[in-house]
Amino acid sequence: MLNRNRIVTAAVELIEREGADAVSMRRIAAELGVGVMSLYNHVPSKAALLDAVAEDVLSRIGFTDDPSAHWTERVRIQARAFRRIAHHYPRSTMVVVSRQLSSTAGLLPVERALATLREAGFDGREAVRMLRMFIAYVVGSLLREVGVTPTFAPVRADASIAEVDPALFPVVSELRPHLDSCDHDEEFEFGLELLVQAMAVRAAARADAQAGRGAGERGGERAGRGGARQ
Amino acid sequence: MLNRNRIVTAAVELIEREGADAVSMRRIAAELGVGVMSLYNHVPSKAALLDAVAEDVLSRIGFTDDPSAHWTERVRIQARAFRRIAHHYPRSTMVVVSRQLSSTAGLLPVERALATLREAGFDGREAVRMLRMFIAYVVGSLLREVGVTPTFAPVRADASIAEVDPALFPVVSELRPHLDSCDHDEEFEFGLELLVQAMAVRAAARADAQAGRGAGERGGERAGRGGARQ
DNA sequence: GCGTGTCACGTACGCTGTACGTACGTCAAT
DNA sequence: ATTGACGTACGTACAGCGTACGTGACACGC
Repeated sequence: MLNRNRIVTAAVELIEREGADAVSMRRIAAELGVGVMSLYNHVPSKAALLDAVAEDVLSRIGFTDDPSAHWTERVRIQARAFRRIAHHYPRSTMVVVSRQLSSTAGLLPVERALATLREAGFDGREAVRMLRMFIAYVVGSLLREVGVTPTFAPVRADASIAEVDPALFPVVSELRPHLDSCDHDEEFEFGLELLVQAMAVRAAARADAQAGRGAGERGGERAGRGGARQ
Repeated sequence: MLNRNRIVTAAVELIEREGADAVSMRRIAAELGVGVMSLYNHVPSKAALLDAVAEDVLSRIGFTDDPSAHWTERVRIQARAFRRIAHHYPRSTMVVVSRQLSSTAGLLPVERALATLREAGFDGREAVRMLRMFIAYVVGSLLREVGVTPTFAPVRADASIAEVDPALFPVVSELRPHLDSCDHDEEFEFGLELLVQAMAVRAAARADAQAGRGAGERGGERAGRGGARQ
């Protein structure tokens, strides 16, 4: 018996296996061993199907939230959970980010993240902004990581692949070794840490101001497991 | 006389006017008043044309770099220049970010940004990481801002459009007012400032360490090009 | 005149999404 | 038991897609 879920699942599998370009209603129908038009009994259009794919992937984000952990660590965990899904469904992730879906699919992550940020001491407005900034960073990072037509590929997204003229682009030329290689894990953690620390600073400043004192600029986190001062 | 530039320009205009879905070789040809296959004398394929569109938009980033300004301000300026282009060609921007292009089109921005970061005191590896993180944030932000199928729309990207159950999502429910509205300018500047400040902190820490103090846990690699991957 | 090139163009093929009509199963009311 | 309504699967058909291929018009050095 055909149903919406089987169709969506087949679509996700097909996307991961052969890329988003390979997706067509005929192809999916063939994959399921049914006629093309049968799909339309469960899905109103191809666009809606892709939206459903996006929702499906998004809803797979795992939540191993640890309420006992420091909020900074919980932020890291949530960001990594998001990233893990993206790596598990890299090509579908491109579908997710390239369509804005107005559903409630990704609402649980948002709820958790906002709760964490509130707990950190941010007021509503700040929490929302922090979240948006965080999502922007994570999405941008994932786009760099998985936004790659073949499938794996360590290639560059922002630099040249061939040689560049050292006279025209001295700095790029000098830093070629760094530009040509990219350890995605490291890069992601680097930015993540920078962001978390920036947030911690903000939270501390907030707490200080609220406590009435003159706000020493740092000191957030403390006792977190992430240390990493440098 | 038909040429590659006229084709790309027509494509950009068409995308902005009617959306990326409206783009077809036949449509572009009609727009230019030529036969469909004539396009293929100047562009090898539709995919290549879209890459060219991406390059074209990217190359339009204006540079009003002010070497006398503090590096933090120059970072802000560069980020805003990027964003301005994205707002000028919102729908084409979606095309830009959804294909990874391995050309040298966006090389000038990269050169400038890296130079600025080097000037701020970062070594090569850090500079590249900072840049990547920054690009991730900017791209992610733009995706939120312009990644909207209609054309303008202030709608949400990460929250519900209808009502949510306060019992299931208490925090989301409470923060609905903040989630439903989004001043893109403010949000962008907020994240930008947070990032710039985080970078400044890092730069200051670096300067301190270099001045002879206790050298944080990292420190290796001075100015060298050698890999020494972690 | 004569190759040789470049460029615009038309035709044709296999693909796409999907509107529409049809056929068959199940179930409720008669 | 008969009927009718309904949901589901399917086939056909159409407009549009990207593009391989062939054709013809024109400009060139010989």
